[in-house]
Amino acid sequence: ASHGLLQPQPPAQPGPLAAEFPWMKEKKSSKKATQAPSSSSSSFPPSSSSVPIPAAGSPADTQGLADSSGSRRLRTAYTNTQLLELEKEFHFNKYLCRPRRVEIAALLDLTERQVKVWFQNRRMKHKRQTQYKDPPDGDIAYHG
Amino acid sequence: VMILRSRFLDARRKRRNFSKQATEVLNEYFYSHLSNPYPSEEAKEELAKKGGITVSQVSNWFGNKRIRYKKNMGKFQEEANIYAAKTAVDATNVVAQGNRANSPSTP
DNA sequence: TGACTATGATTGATCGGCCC
DNA sequence: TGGGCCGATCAATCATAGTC
Repeated sequence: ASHGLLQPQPPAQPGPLAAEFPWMKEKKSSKKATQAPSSSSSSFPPSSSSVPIPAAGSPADTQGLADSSGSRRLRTAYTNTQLLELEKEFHFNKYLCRPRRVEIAALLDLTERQVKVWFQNRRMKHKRQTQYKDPPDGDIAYHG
Repeated sequence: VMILRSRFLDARRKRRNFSKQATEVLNEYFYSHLSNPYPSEEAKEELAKKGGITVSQVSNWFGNKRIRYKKNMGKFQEEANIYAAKTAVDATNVVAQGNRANSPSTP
């Protein structure tokens, strides 16, 4: 897949429609564990009208692991029990050591990766919440 | 009962739409940088200040806007034209993202 | 008043860069 | 070279606000 630097037709004028810039295309979908594309058809033609129906594959995967065909990640809905345990653990340790991570993953039936990512995201959230003094219960005056 | 969705930490309740001023500022930036609608931290801060919202809200707005825009560009066509005419700063040559300058209209 | 749409926030998961 | 972390982002989803 040669994507290098493609030159998106700049809008230039308020013509029929704005151009398609790189960011408007797919991104985080296939990168790791990607088997050889075997010279598949190149990028979809710029011909509009046809909506790229996201043929939803069968998420038979119980763990939400991305298969080798660049399937889109599917958002796993953690159960309250899992979230509660994770929060509890986070309260004690903001960072997990490997052994503990293995323990928790097994206990909550999650993968180590999921536990790791959860803590990563949780730390970011914690940072956001403590970064700005005002708690989220402030009533900002709105004028207009 | 599968009401497992009972988020004990739902803060997204009681949200308010942004003021017209905020929406205006955000859209102006978005459409005048349509080739690369990724404001820098500094730009986000300025947008937040101008719109009277937080930097996080600016980030949320851009995240939602980008996704929703590319998901259905046609739906935003009209809006795009409106703001395109409103702002002259097109980014026909925005090469790298290292663009430090913000304020779209600097005299 | 209820159905439907618009929109801000949350969050599981990924990407690239950095460090060790 | 491999693994973890950070910061930013994506993308799906939630829940409410607004429109008809």
